[in-house]
Amino acid sequence: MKLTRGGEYGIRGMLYLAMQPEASVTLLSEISTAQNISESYLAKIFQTLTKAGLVRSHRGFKGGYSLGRPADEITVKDIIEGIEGPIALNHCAQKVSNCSEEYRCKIQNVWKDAQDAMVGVLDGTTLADLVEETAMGQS
Amino acid sequence: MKLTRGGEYGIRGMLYLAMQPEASVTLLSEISTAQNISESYLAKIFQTLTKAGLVRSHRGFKGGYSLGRPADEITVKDIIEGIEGPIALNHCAQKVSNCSEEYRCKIQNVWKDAQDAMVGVLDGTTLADLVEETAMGQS
DNA sequence: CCAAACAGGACAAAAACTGTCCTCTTCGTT
DNA sequence: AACGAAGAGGACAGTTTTTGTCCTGTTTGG
Repeated sequence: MKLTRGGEYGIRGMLYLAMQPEASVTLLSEISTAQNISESYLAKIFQTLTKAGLVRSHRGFKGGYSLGRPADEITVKDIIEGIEGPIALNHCAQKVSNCSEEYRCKIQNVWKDAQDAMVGVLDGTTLADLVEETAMGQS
Repeated sequence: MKLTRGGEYGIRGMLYLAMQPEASVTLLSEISTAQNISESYLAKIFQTLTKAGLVRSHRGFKGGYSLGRPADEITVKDIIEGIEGPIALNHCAQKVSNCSEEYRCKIQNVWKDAQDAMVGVLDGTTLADLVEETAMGQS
């Protein structure tokens, strides 16, 4: 019932990207240093984020990473699911539930409702929101 | 970001108890058979539930388990936390957060909000609700 | 006193998480 | 064209968590 460290790293890394000047490319080593995250592990996470299209990678000399979409079109839910896969509080709450038809599990609705409530928050918060929040806190 | 199988077993087991005649004592073996759960594993879970006061154990001959409180005073959240410990989406969302003061994490609020939304649902649903739901479904 | 039934600890297999390392590919610079 | 910076990707390993099993002890009604 908790976010993995990988998921947290991904969000922190992407938030760092979102705070950089637009259209800039940032070194992975800079991100890992700034966020105090193991570089080799963060590399793995960013590879996953790249495949999910949330981040754009630039290989070779002067390479690095930039956001794959505008910051206000990337939600916290996007990032978590990009790294950890679809959110499912338990198997009963999955999109394609494997609860047998005959066994109409009474608890199923609770998982669905709880999950929807949580996902609603995560999907309603974008990287842009988080950056803005920071700016407001500083003013 | 998901419920453990142990948590699910605990809820299914307690829901079974809640559907028994009031003040009756039910054999662990009956619960495990009815719910198709390994008896020795379920034993461990019920030991935990007993220590949490959610279930009352009756040792010795003619022993078994009964609910520790009325079914309408036991929430799904109670059971999950009884088995898995306090719900914390991540360390930032814990009661006593270990996020350092200086590092005012912008994401902290998101975890808090998402967790509160989820826990709200789990804490708003009692075993009695689930039993009732079943009865309504059958009518 | 006996046998049923829970309590609790030790142990272990499996899975997931967290991380490292090495090689390959890409690409700007010179 | 060659070099070196930097991401891609696979293999591997340590740790933790989960998911159990098993054995011995303790309680208690009959």
